[in-house]
Amino acid sequence: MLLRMSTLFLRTLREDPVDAEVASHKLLVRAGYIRRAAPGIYTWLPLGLRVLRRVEDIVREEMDGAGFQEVHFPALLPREPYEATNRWTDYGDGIFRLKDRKGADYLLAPTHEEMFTLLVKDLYSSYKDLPLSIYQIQTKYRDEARPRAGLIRGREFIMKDSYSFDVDDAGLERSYQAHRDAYVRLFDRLGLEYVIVSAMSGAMGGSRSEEFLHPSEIGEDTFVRSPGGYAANVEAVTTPVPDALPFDDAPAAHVEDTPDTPTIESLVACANERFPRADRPWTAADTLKNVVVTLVHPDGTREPLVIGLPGDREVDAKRLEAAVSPAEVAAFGPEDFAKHPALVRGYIGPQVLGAESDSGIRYLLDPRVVDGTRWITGANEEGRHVFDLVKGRDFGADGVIEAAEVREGDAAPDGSGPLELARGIEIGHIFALGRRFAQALDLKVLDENGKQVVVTMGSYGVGVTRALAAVAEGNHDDKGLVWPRSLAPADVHLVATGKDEAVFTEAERLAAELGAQGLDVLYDDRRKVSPGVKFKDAELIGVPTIVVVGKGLAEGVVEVKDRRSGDSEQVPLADVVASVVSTVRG
RNA sequence: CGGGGUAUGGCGCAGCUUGGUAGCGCGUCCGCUUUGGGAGCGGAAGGCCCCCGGUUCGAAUCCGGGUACCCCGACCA
Repeated sequence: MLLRMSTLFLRTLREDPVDAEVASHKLLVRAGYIRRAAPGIYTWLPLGLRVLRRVEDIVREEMDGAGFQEVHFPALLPREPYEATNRWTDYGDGIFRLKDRKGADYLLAPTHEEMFTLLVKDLYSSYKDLPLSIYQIQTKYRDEARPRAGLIRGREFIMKDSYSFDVDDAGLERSYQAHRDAYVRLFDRLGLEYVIVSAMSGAMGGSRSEEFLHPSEIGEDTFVRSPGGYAANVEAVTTPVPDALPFDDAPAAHVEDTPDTPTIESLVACANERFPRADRPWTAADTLKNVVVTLVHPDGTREPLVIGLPGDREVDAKRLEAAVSPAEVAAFGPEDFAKHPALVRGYIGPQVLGAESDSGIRYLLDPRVVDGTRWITGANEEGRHVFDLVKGRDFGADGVIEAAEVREGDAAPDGSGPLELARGIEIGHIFALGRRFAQALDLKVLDENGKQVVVTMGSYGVGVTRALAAVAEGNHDDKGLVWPRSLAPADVHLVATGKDEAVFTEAERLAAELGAQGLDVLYDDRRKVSPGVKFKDAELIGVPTIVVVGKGLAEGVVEVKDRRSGDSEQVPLADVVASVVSTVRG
């Protein structure tokens, strides 16, 4: 395959596009791979399309190699299947909806669980047909509130989604593992560094879920990892529970006046001033903070919930949401306080809380608040706090909740060391869905006893366009992109410089010979473009091997440059083809 | 949905404060020169200055109201 720069549909830009923030976005636009068509929606130019095809091919090869079969659904779908699983409403503003001329509702699919499930239901009805894994590579649409970072979060994007169908849990586990293994191979081939983290199954209501994250500062997902190999999405991190403490000799709880101390900070200052400890100052960690929120249950009912946690920690909204799912969290406003007089704003204490208490308000504790721990906390009266309130002696709770923020240095739950916080781009997600969709859409097969059983499913996604952007994000320098060989738009970028006709004659010959060896050649055959421009363009475009035919020709050599390292060598004309072929083939 | 910002040739920007022939750099086209690091000189094309309304003899500029886009946050199986 020979691409001539003189005719290639390409315009490189000297300056960064003003709307781009992250490197992959800036460079993919500058180097002429993509153009913005609308917010979060991109047009693919020839170079970009070549890279995209290579990513898709690798994904396809790994899926096919694992025995999964490719199908293709429409992107434009009717409302009914999504109605059956409640997702027509659950998705809210997150999907693009449209009507046909008769007024019937359609949507641009954000994902295809329903369609896959219905297709299998349509065709299969026996346990003998299973297990089955099928996949597609399809354009998906989500009306993101805020698209950002170019291809990384768009409103139109390409995703590979697979679905597995099994009769029992053991089968699902095997299918899940098969996908996990395929993803490992696939991301290795893409040259993408990744971390596999456990993830919360969340609203999808499954049993097991892991995310493949590409570590990157511009990633939108926060995850943790420990030196001993623990890794988890921040929502899925569990807190190691400390041992209970003895409290036989603990002083009795006592209520003290702490005027004007509605915040932890003011409380700690007041405690140190009026009730100083002999051994050390009070800190926020000595206080028990009680945060009240409103839970909105799926049926619409609202319930107050109080969460007790050490005063030096904040509630992490994402962890809280994940912990209370499928309920949603809303603010507890002044009007809510008015409805619940037991809750004194700024002075909430556990003594009046709990499902069994007079207030009936549910109270959940951070796992660190174990029996025997002593706290300064609200006395449920304006301007007063209680000291030496002992968990297990003076108060209890309705349960524990993982809602506190995770901090750098916190212990990993499996004892594998202190946690490090990092950011990542979610490039893959594997998910043991269970029977939710099969149940809702009535996908059953006859088992070997002739009984109807609900099929159990898994869903598995790879963000194809996002993975491409992640590769660009992780493979560039200040001059431009630096593609791994597996994805580059060409194997070699051949540059002819100079005005001597012999240069072009020789370059033409080289281009033809390299092509004959099966290499994809991007050939800069532009006549009136200065060498500087050609070099800059080559570096920007990022083909890993650059061959320059120019002034060395008089001595019978051409220059072979490695884009990534910048190293170059002069290679005798006669050896160039063999040398480049061996470099490219590795 | 909150906060901040921006809308002017293909791209990046100035002009707006203080109304009076719409500019600069890059890119594009023509000619000559140049050919190993985004070339030089000369010429040229290309603008509902986001939209609607108002003030004014006259609005890119002032006033009112919209809309769109970008960034931060919230949201995001």
